[in-house]
Amino acid sequence: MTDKPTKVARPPAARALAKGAASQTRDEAPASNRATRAAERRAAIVDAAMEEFIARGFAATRLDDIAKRAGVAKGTIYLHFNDKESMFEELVRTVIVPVVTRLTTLPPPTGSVRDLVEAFASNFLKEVIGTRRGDLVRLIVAEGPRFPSVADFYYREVVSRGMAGMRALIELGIARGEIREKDLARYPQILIAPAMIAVIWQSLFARHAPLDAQDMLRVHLDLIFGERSTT
Amino acid sequence: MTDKPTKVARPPAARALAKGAASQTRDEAPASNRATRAAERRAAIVDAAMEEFIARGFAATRLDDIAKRAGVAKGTIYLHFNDKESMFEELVRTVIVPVVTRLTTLPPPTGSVRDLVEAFASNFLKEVIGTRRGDLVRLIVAEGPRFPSVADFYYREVVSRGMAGMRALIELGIARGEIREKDLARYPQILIAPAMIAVIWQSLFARHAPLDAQDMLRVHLDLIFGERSTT
Amino acid sequence: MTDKPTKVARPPAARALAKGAASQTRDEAPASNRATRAAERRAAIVDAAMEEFIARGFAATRLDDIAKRAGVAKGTIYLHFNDKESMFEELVRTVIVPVVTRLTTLPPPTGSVRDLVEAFASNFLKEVIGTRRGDLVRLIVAEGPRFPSVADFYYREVVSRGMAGMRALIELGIARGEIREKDLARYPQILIAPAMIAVIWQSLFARHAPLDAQDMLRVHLDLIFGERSTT
Amino acid sequence: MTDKPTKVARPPAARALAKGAASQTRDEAPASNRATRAAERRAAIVDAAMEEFIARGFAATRLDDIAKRAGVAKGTIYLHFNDKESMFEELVRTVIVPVVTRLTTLPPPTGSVRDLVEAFASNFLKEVIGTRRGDLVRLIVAEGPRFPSVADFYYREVVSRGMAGMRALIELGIARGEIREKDLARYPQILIAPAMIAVIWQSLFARHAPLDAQDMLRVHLDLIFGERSTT
DNA sequence: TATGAATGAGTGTTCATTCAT
DNA sequence: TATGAATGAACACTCATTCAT
Repeated sequence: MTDKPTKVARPPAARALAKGAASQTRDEAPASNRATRAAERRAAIVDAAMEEFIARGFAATRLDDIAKRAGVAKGTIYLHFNDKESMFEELVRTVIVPVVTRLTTLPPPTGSVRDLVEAFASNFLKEVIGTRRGDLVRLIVAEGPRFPSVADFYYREVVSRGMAGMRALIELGIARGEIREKDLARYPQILIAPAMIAVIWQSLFARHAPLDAQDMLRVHLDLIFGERSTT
Repeated sequence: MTDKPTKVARPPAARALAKGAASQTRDEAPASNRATRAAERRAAIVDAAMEEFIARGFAATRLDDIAKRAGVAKGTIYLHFNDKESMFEELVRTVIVPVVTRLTTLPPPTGSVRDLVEAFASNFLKEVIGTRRGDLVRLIVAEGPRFPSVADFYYREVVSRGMAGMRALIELGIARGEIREKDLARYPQILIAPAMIAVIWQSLFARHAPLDAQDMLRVHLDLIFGERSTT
Repeated sequence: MTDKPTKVARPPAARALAKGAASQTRDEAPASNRATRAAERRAAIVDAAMEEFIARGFAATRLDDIAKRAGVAKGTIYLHFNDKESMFEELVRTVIVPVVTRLTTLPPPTGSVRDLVEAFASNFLKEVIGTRRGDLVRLIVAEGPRFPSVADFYYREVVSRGMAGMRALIELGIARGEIREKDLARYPQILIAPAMIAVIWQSLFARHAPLDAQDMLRVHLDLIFGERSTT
Repeated sequence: MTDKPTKVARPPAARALAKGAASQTRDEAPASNRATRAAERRAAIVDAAMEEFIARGFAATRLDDIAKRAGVAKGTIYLHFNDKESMFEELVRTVIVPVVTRLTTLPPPTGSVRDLVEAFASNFLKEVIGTRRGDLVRLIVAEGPRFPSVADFYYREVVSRGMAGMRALIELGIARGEIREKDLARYPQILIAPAMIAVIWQSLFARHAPLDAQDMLRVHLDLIFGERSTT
């Protein structure tokens, strides 16, 4: 462990093998050109970096670990990103976009507003709480002040859109008489708040007191829509 | 490449400013003995460290900067704390305790439960949101996973107590007929959620969309207690 | 452990106790004036420093530890010594002198030379090997090259005198016919060598293979004087 | 106050000199591949470290100086060694092993035992006394107590083997009637002692009184084997 | 005289970044 | 393109020395 064994330079053949089965098999597929391979590597780096940043935060994450986890050499990271900071920023963008896309593809507004909101909340619970995406939210809360561009991006792409969507739903609910509290439309945050709390709770206090997010959200919706007549 | 993260300016002349109220008295009161001076220095270090940790997070904070800000030599820090980690942990404890003490000294339960909750919320808004204490909450959210002892301490001293207090109030509200939703007692988090969101919102999105926390909390309480007859 | 408890200043009484029994009794003697007390402190520092330097070597020894062991404050050391280096140098001198004095007060040359040498060797074994003084020899071997003044002093006060004494004895032995090897007078080191080896052996290899220094010296003397007719 | 310890000069231009024979070849042989270069660097670090440790002892040696002397960056040291301590330990091992190998390749036992021992001693004088290897012995004596693993290794690899070899020779000498003192086989240390003394003498007292080690060893052997009939 | 809190230069170690291969 | 050895600036922590009390 202490002194490195003189690492005999790997012969080129061995190196090709070492790239792993996945990319190896692509040599047969005509679509697997250089660009594709590069994209795959980039994806591997993004995944690994996400994992590490979430686990340790920006400052405490080492590029060495990201490289190891991604299965690439340290230098390779610099072929895809300018430096650690811009990697972090691009990363968050890269990961957030599909989330946004998914969430904004709302189902058509059939049925009651409550059903809609409930479906949305249920989806949120499954997709976010206790998952990597939930950790991403915490990561943004943690690093936001030091990465205004990240906070800005997150606000623009996620928060403001989500707020707009919620507001629309709330107004629909008010119009249909499902929601009494008219001022709620001014603060869609209230609708989201318990979900956010649940996200944070999971990563900080789950081991002290597990939280039934599903049930909590139901109670919260009861507050807003009035208790369901549980016929 | 894009916009760099905000490198919170490290004012070289911060020393004079940083002396703060506590150590300032030293100059006035020549009677201060050695023990007092030591306590003042410790306080100065705690203040400076809080500032730095909040601004940059644990890993990115440099002891050099803390020392400079506190107006002491680097070595002096080690007369008060074992190392960076334990400094961080004790710090959080030190800062949290008085907050807890203050918040738990609740006014006697005269008047309606809503009035009580409102008084409490109003106090919370003034004392926490947009203040150093609010930032502390964000800091704990950010660093909690890497400092389980901090998360534990925070849960034990603040969260569980706060939850117990809220639960008692909710149950009182239910008993008195002020609160309809009986299940709310199981999730005092719902009562707190918007306040937490407000705290986080301030440090991340305030410049994009300022949030009237006071008003938002009122709306939230309306949801729980029913709208006030605004005569 | 982390933050130092404000160490309540030791009451003078406690401090006196800390000096240990020896100096304590002096308080009764009228001779114990300021100068005496200072001398005692100096002696305590010298002892403590010796202990620490032997255990860790010059560079790795901390004045803090010396002060603690001597029961004085760190600053006090600087009332007696200029700095760490000169302390080390004076120290070795201070400790060596009485050893020299003792060893040079040889008993009158009655009886055979072998008896004399044997008496001397036996004394050396008791007084040096496995004792603090033996460690001092190793310390000088260890630090000599970095402290020429120490090596010089040791050579002048101990080595050259010892060599002279040995040479005289050897010449006497040759004159009396007890020693055959005439050239031995040119190398008194040979007479001492096994004793030196024993000293070093004790501190390095004793736990691997204990060495019966007494017996080894006897064998060595047999080589020089011829085997004793063990009648 | 008195004379300062010899601060062995740290030549800033040592770099060029320090490249030494090993790394020098690099410039000549462009064929050297990465593995070779790594080995050369490691060798350069080992050489430089040896030099520094011998000159200053473990604690007082700075990695900065080692790096400078080896002509590498400080960080490079950590590509080869875990930390200062393990560097020291491995270093001693690395340097000792070839010495052992060399010494154990004894010439075939032709001629008298005395001739054998004399050949061995002569070899020892040339290869050890007044050389880097001799200094290494002193270094081990100096640091052994703080590096038990080093002392252990030295005992196992050098001392115990050397003792076994010497004992065999002595027994052969006794069997052939060349050595009278039968008990000598129990203390091969006696055979070695003057050589050890010579090693130490060179580094401490050579400038006060030069020692003709060759001649001293001859006298010592005369004691053991009886005076040679100097025909 | 004696104290020990305070200092700050110095040192071991880490890690983002570069670049020869 | 990809690699990973090499770099060196940066940082946590130590400790000889000073000095107000």
